[in-house]
Amino acid sequence: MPADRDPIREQLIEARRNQILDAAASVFAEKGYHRATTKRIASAAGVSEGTIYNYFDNKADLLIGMMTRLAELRELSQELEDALHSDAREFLITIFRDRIGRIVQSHEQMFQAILPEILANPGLRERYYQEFVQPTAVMLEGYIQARVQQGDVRPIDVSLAVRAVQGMFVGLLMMRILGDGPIRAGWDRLPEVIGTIIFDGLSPRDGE
Amino acid sequence: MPADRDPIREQLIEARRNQILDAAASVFAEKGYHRATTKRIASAAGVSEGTIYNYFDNKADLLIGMMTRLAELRELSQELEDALHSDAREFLITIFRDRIGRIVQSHEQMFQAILPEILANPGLRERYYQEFVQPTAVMLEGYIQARVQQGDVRPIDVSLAVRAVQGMFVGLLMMRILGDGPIRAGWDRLPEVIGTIIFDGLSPRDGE
Amino acid sequence: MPADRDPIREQLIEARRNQILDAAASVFAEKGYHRATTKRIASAAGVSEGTIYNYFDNKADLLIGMMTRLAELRELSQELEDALHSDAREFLITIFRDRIGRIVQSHEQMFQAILPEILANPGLRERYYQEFVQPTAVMLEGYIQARVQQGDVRPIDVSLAVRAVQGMFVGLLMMRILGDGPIRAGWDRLPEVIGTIIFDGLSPRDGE
Amino acid sequence: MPADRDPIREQLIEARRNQILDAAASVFAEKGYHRATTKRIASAAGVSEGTIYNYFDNKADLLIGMMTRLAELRELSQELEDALHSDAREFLITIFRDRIGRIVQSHEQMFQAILPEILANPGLRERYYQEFVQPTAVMLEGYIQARVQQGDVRPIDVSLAVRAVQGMFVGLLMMRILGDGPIRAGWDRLPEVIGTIIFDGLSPRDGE
DNA sequence: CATGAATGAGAGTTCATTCAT
DNA sequence: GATGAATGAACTCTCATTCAT
Repeated sequence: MPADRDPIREQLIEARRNQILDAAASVFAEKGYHRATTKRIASAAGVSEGTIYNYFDNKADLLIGMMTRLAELRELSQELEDALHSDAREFLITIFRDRIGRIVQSHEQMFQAILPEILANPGLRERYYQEFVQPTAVMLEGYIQARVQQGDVRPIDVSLAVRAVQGMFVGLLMMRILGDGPIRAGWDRLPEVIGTIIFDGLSPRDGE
Repeated sequence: MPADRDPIREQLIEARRNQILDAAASVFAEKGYHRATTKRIASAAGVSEGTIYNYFDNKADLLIGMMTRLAELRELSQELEDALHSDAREFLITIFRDRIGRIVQSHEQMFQAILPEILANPGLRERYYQEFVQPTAVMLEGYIQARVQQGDVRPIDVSLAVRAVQGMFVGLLMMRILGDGPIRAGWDRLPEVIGTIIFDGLSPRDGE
Repeated sequence: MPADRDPIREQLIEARRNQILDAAASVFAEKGYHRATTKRIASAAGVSEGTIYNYFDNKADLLIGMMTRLAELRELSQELEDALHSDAREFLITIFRDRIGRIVQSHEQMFQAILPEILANPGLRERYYQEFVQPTAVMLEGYIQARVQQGDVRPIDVSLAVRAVQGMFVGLLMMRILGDGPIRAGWDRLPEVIGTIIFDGLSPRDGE
Repeated sequence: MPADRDPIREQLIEARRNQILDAAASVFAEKGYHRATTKRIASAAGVSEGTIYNYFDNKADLLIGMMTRLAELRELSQELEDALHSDAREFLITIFRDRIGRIVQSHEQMFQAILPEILANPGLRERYYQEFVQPTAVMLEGYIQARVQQGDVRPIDVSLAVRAVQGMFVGLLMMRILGDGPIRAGWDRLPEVIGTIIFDGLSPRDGE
């Protein structure tokens, strides 16, 4: 009996898991989690229904698997660390352009698959909040607070301001999912616009 | 045989419909649309399962009913018309404080009930976008565009800026639903914070 | 909303439960619990599969329902109380002829349905032992012990003797289920034979 | 190409078969035949699922394999032949102490594995009855009948009496399986008690 | 109009069995 | 011979919907 550490086998297993997760994301995104049948997912993945259950405990575990994959993405980018030392505007724009925006773009299906169910399912909601939203909020709060003390950011209710910014990100994702044309078309120009709004505001400065 | 126009009967029917819709919103919000059973909704409404079907065609029709009720809310406030003639910042703050924010607060259950399903259900998604998001975007675009020409708003990609603002609103709603403490606690102070961010930006103006 | 105490409704519910339990006992007895499908039970009961679940939580609950019905049978007969005051041989013969034997005969299907699963299922096994076997053993031990002290019963290991007698009963039931011809044919004469064996033994007494 | 008669190979095959049967008996006894998965049996046997099918046609064949092994046990003891010529009481006690009782004790798992399924499965039921119960009954009937004619055994309905005795044996096995403490603790003393009951009866003889 | 028992299509899940390696 | 991933038929159970009362 070969150890679980057989690297080739492990890779095959990982590949099969991803193949199934991709299919599930596609079907979930198209029809919603509940209207997506395991039969359909299986056929989209090119495997039998039974095979799904060799890799995942149950249908809900597919969602967990997607969240885990997204969580892994977060760890990958080093850019964020560098950005932390740049000024606030650069930081935010970089976050969006190189991380959130790009991840959303390339994993849109996954977000579209997960997000509605996160909102609808109390257990998932809690988990998502604790795992993604809350830590990000705390991190941003610390960052902005420091900038406020350095005079780089206007004195403001940091906690709420951070939520407004986070909300804007999440809301833009939602509007993408809703199929809004201008957002999809202008996605690459969004970081600039967002940066301008958040840091300079819509009101023209004196002299502008 | 009383005419369909019997006003008392009509009121009774309307009351019964609302009673059922409120129960449905409560159960949908708690468990999500798909996990909510008609049996549970009926018992929450204090009627039998059969009665629901005297007032709604099917379960999905309950969602439609909720969306219709929200659409009616939109028409009610006259404040908006007045706000259109005030300056941009007042307009936005008023919109949020007196309309979106208040409606969200008092109908949170309904939003929590509808929103996930809107994201998950292609048909509903389209409908919601056409009925709510798109018109609001167009209206805001026109409004902001005019302000830009008057020099009250910085020249900017209006279309994207409007999406960013809309997104912020919808994102804040999502974060409420996710149960974020600071947002719930500071909801009343949000209009000010949002106004400051959107119009003045986070960067301190010269002299501040 | 009529109270749960509507006696007519309650009777209908009870009747439907019994109708389903009878069908289940029949199918379980014929094919064994696991090979019996809910589809088959439903059609045997003349109802739809869904209806079964309006009356029982799940398939296993059908077994529980049968055990409960058997437990109720135990309470019904007053004869046992009277028998307690007769002499030991009469007592045993009466128990078998008027209770065990008769119940087995008229509810054989139920026993055949339950028994194998009781042996196979640890949870049910424990429950059946605690609920039926153990109390009977304790009761018999007390009874026989008293007879021993009165000199009506030979000094003997009461605990084991009681088990041997109980075992004989349960074993005869098993042999009925196995389809043994002589037992089925001679069921009515069994009490006498058992009585003779247990009290007089096979060895002829002196002078016989 | 080694002949099928290669004795070493045959021994290996036999050993592997027994290894699998033991594992199967253990899992069947613990969870019941139907709840026992081939995966679990394989892991208990330390082989892969596929290997099971190199030695047995299918899952049911494992039960047949166990019955065959028990049937082989029957042939092994010569003691029985000797016992046939001793007196009836010695015969019975010997049968129990040296055969049934001992076999049950050392192969309890196997009985626990098989018995419930024998009761539940019509095909197995028939087979077990024809192969074990019926022949034993016939043999005992002949034996007891002879003793009756010699005056060693009280005139009685031999057929039913034999069933009662057989039933007692089988019933005691069942009560072991049910987990009864006194039976397990007093198993070694059971032959004496059974002998006393069956031959002398519970009623004290004159003078005792 | 109100009721709620009955329905049955359809879902998720299990697991004995196969077979390419 | 041994392996264990893949299979898919078959099962239990759910629940929106209907309709006789």
